[in-house]
Amino acid sequence: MPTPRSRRERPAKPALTREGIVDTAVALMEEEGLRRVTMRRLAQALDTGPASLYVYVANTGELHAAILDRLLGRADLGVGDAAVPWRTRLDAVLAGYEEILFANPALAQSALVARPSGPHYLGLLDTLLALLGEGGVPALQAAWGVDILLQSSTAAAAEHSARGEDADAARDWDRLRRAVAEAAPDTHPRVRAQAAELLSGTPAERRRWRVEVLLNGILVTHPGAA
Amino acid sequence: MPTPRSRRERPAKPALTREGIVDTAVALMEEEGLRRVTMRRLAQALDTGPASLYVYVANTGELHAAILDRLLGRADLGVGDAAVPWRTRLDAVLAGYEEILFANPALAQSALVARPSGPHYLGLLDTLLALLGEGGVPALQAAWGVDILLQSSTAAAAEHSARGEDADAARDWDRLRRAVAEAAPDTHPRVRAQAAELLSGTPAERRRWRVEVLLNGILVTHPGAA
DNA sequence: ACCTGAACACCGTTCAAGT
DNA sequence: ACCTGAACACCGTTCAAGT
Repeated sequence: MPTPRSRRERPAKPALTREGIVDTAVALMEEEGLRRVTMRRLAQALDTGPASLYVYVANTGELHAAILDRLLGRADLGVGDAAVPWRTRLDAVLAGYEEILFANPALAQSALVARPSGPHYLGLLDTLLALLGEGGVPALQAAWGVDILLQSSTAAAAEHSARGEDADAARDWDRLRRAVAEAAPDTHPRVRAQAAELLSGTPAERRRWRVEVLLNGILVTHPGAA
Repeated sequence: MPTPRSRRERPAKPALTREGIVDTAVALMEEEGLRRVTMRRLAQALDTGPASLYVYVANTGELHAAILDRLLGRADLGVGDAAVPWRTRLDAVLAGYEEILFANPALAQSALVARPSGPHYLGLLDTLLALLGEGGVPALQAAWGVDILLQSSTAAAAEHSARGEDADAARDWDRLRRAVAEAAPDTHPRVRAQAAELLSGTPAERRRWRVEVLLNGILVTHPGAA
């Protein structure tokens, strides 16, 4: 089926839509990483100029948010099997969310500043509210709790995943580890004394503890009490 | 005192040092914001070419970390007056840390990925360890707790301060608020039902609750228990 | 009315070549 | 040995001018 009235012999250039743009962005990201998903490269992949994208996407941040929402849609982060304890399921949902962000640290950085507002992100909120509700967390604590749970996971992903991918970030992290290990006893006595504890634990152990801390804190902390 | 053998009549160009570079960077940031503190502009302010900076600073991330460490040094985030309850003092230290980052959201974003490792950041770790110790938090919980406290404050600053400064980020946040407020009862029933709670609370109330949640969680959660 | 070429105003980082 | 000019390889966003 030849394109009618096409001026070039190139393959049919599909009409631009927001959906199409985001799909192409996700594909590009999976091939080359988010850092390479720039407005210019994305336009190139869509066989148009960068200016054209601004008809459908307000800016880079909004594009990133749209990408994340699309990825969340794929992941199916539902409430899970009621036979499994709610804490375990909630942990799994957060782990699924983090997994997406770990695969693309730059996306986590973006998500922290420009929160997605798409249907799948709302779905994630809904799932977390359901699980906290099931755990007997009062409505207000649950609502505020969802916020800090997601913030914590997003931050952990932004921080942690950079370690593996970005060589510069890895060096910065190593610098901190060494600074802690070699802290002077006279100026930083507690850091020195607790250096082993500060540097201990696998990422998985730290993660598990972090989620437990948040859930326990959310459960026992009544807003307005302080 | 004329510069000896100077080829130009310009004011004496001070020799480049890491200290001098970071000082100039802080000054430039306070005048124009971190976004404008680029390697090129910083070099210009130091009357040299961008390449020269790379003799003293490995990359932009390291520069940002050095800036933050310098700002922490100014802030004097000590353990405070022993007459005041430790929780109150710990809250104040975190507030001081957040205040620095709130004034420059981009710095918070950087700090999440490239943690500073300078003496003043170590000082902050030391202070937090001291306060948690004073509160009777066991050593391992304190060490891991410092990590999530700082991560949470950094993330909050990165997220929140963007709302005020960046017009784009503010719009994204508004989009999320509206999406929550208008959530469809059939697809996102809990978001709909708890929309009021999700959107409630002042930033200060949310912040206070967040710190309480973390402290309570850190106090009651034993690593390895889960 | 819709789309976009071309321009504006920048970036970080490297390295060969200078002093 | 130390420093840096100039280049490489890019950016996001806007808007006047086209169809």
